[in-house]
Amino acid sequence: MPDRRSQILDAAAALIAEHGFTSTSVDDVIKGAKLSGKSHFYHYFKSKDELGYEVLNRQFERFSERGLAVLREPMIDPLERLNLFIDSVVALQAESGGRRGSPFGNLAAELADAHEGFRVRIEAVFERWASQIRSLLWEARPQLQDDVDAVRLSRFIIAALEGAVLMTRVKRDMAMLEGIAFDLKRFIAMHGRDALVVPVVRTSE
Amino acid sequence: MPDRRSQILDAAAALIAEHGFTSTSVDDVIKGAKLSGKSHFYHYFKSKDELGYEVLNRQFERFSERGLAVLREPMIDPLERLNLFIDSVVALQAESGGRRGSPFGNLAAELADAHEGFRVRIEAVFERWASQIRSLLWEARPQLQDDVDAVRLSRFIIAALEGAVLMTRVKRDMAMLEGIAFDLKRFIAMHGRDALVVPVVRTSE
DNA sequence: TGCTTTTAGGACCATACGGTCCTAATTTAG
DNA sequence: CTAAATTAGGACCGTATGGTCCTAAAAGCA
Repeated sequence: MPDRRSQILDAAAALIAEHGFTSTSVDDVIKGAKLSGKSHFYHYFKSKDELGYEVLNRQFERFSERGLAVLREPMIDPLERLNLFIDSVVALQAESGGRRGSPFGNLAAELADAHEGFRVRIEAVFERWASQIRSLLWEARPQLQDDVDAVRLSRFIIAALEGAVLMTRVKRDMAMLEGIAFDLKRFIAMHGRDALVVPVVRTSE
Repeated sequence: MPDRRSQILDAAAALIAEHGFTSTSVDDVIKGAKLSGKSHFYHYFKSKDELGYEVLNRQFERFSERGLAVLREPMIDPLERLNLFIDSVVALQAESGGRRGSPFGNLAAELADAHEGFRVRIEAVFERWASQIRSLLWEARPQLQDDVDAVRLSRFIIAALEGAVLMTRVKRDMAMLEGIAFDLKRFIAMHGRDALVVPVVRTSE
């Protein structure tokens, strides 16, 4: 695995995070990675799509190491870890001044309809993400109410975070994300055993 | 306001909902609206962007009439209206088998970073949407706990729905959206006066 | 030394796109 | 009837894009 590959992947990741996949041309990547030309690029990747796939994989690995890692910290209370994780998502978004977000949500929204290859890969990413949250919820079982649906709750957490990141990108205002993160933490806390009353849902059916 | 304009806008809206704005070419719109050629199109719209802006406006007006309308029904209990609204979003997504979603979220994700003109218009759309939910929450004040933050809650609702729609598009599974909608309703219900205990938030700060 | 991989750089291509321009037929309104 | 608006249709243009092909200089390795 040559070093140049990483260089290309890094440059591509930065460009894609900034402008999206479609708006990032191969020539842009070549400039960003300071390659000599097209042939140089195609010496390492057989197509732009392949590049995109590898960038996506890489993003998830980084996210798993840096963001998701806290979910597995054995010395911290599980529900506390979940709060820390939510904070880390907020912090990540803050780094770009609210402009970027989870790279998965961006790609998902951009390509889910148009590009099946990406869609399935992004689906897998979300599944792996959800699975880690499910593990944590399983671990936190003793502190949670008996009827907590880990699958449903894990999906809700991810959806709320992705939606929050999207809204924040549109509004360019970190307060948006912070407020939603706050509410999300409250919602999770309400699944604890110490939350005595879970109000009845008013369904319209 | 000629009839042909509407025809073009309808065709464009359908195509954009299906493939996104960038992936919808002017020629596609021309075919979809059965125009004779480019000049015919540019007789009605001065650019593709202008077309996009008008489609966005139209989508919001429709959404306001069809989706948001229930929020203003004076004969129904406010919080019940909110649940009905959430159901309507689920139903809307179900119509396309989970493939499409709120057209705003799609456009937002696709263009918020790349196209400032769209970004500000989408921001306005979300603001108007949030404002309608805030009004409803204000109306529901007597039934809500005193410390409910209407601004924060309205944003949370929209973010959760947009995130849910996004995840559903990726997963192509309506169960995703239904589960999140269920949890969202529960979260709203927990702001009611009848919800006796609001658990303490575990913040990590 | 030789052979392979990497770097360099340019020419080229088919396709697609947004947009302009021009001419002429057809329809609509006053 | 006449002028204006609409419909029709095609030629064009500049630009960008993903991708291929080819040649040749360096670098790394046996």
